[in-house]
Amino acid sequence: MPPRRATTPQSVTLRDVAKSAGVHLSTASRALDPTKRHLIADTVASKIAGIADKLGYRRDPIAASLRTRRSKLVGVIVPDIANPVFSPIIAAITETLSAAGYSTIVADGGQDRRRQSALVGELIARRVDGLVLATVRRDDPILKECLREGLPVVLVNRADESDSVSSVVTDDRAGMRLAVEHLFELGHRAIGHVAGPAHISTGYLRRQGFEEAMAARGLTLPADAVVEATAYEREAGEAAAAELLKRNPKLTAIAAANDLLALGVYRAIAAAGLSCPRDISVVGHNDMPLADMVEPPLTTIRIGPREMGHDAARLMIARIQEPEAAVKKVVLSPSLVVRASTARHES
Amino acid sequence: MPPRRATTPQSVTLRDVAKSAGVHLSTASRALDPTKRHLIADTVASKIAGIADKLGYRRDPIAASLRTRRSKLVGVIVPDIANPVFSPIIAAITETLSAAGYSTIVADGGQDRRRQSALVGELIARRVDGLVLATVRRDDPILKECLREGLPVVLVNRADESDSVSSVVTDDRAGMRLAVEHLFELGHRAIGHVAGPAHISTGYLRRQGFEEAMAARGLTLPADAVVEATAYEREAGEAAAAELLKRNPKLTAIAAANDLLALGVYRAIAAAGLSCPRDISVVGHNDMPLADMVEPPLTTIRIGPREMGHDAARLMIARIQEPEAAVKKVVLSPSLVVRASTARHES
DNA sequence: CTGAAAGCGCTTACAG
DNA sequence: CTGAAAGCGCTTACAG
Repeated sequence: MPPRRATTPQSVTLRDVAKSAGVHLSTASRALDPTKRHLIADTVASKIAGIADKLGYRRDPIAASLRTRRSKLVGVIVPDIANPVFSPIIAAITETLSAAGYSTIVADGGQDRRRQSALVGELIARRVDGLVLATVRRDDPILKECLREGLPVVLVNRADESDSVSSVVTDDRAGMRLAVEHLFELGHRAIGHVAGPAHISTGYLRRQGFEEAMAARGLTLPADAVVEATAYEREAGEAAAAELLKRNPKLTAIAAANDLLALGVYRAIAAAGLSCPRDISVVGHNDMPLADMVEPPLTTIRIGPREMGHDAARLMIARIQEPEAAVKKVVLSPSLVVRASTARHES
Repeated sequence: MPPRRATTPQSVTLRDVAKSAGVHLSTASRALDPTKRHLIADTVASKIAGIADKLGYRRDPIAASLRTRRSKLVGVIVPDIANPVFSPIIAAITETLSAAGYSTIVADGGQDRRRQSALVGELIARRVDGLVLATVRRDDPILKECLREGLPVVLVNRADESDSVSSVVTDDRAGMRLAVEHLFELGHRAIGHVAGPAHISTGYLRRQGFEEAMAARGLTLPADAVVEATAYEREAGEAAAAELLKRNPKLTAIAAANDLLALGVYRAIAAAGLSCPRDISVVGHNDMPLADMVEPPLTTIRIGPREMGHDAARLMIARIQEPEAAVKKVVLSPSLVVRASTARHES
């Protein structure tokens, strides 16, 4: 039963336009392509444009794709579309790309490697001109896959370890330094860290930043002061924080590797019969939407997601236009946003 | 400068498979199409499949699309990708669709009608097999556009007024009744409503539900007890609530048309030097992600977004498979989730 | 059960 | 500046 659209109006093709204008198909094609229009006599070109308009002609991108092997389509894969951090990043990517004539197709890659790999394959099959990835691990086989296909790739928010791919991230180490410095200045000395997964650059680097900042202040770091969450999810943050508190009853502050984890920390604090920030101060990371509306409003590190998205899109456009261009790594500076989840510690 | 991928390996086509198997192109095509495979001798078919596998053949969906005018692609347009309500809806749609072999392309339609219209045109040009819309107004010209094209459409969360399109929504009136009843039982009598935009079904129907529920309890509704927000955004909710409080200083409770508006109401309450729920109780609508983490944790109406997404996807699949099938309107039952933003009112 | 052929709607070397 | 022709990779009536 081939599902046939009963009423589909036979849409107008280039052939129709050409015939109606009394020119050859190829002339019509050129006249309607901004980059080729100069090849055609001005009067002819504008006549063709007028007729195309009148007939309601729209170029068939599928047919064009088949011929050119390009699509004016860029894929964006995020690890979790439900994570609010990605909303502004996606929005910014879409805006910039669309201004340059590219459509965006965003997909949720999830945690599963096989699913991600299948998704990439699917997008490649659909001839995307490039892929923006917010999913990669520090050492991710998917990248090799893309590079093998010769597909332009730019990484956003998370980077990989190789130097083979452009990326835009914030300075994760610096972000954690900001967090620790802030806590230190409030008088905290016993500070713990709920880390993100070590196989993701943000988890790895923020943990490094934490340890460096602690060392810089001469604070000893008990072996138990860091617990790694299994994923960037609230539940994982709660579990990790519960463990952290059990091991370190003296903790007066916790820096979390991201905001969702920080919300899990809130839970663990409450479950332990403690209160934030009275007993324990908490700093998040990312300043995701609604971070200001939770209780207590979350002190966190702002990463400029819109700028990140814009830059990623710009890198992508550059890369598509000039595939041999040098790899470019953009690192944005994070900033501290102080709200109510951190308080002075009187010892 | 046609951007050419320097290293693209000439990918293996159907022709390669056929040649390698010593059969005709068309035979290979049939053997590799599950719905046509029975036409081919079993031994031949499995030989072809084996070879396709070994060669790493992947069907080119672009070429197939051009020929069949179908794409196995479904578009999903949401009004605001940053609104957390849509995350689980999108995720559920994607899951169900993908299980049925369809890919999803999600796009942010924004508020602008022209942009939405362009987006729809773009997706149609890309030959999507159907469109799931979470953007429509009660009387939306875009629907006519889609119907004219013969494109399967299903509406999710918001419905239109005509009976020409399938949809899955929650019972918006019932939801507001739940909210008002809850407040009534807590002792509230002076209840206001921050309504959603009246041109959207949820705004319109929830307001009706509010007014009906108030009437059912014999509560008089001063003309000033409802203020309509200009959009489903926090800022708009704050502005509307500020207006509401100014006009009705005696209010002890506010039912908001959705959670984002409710968060705006929180702000307006604080700005007025009042406290929720001590002075004013607030009920939201949707139970979006993080609604439990705001302060105070939001009492709200749960709409079952995942079920909504699944149902929408199922309707879409049915419609694609059987375009003449009857229009179906699914209405899910909402439920009340009591948290801490509502409290007993002692008068 | 299999093959030969047409054609989906474009773009782009190649000629002139 | 314009035309004629080939071809992107598939699917599917039409034959046999």
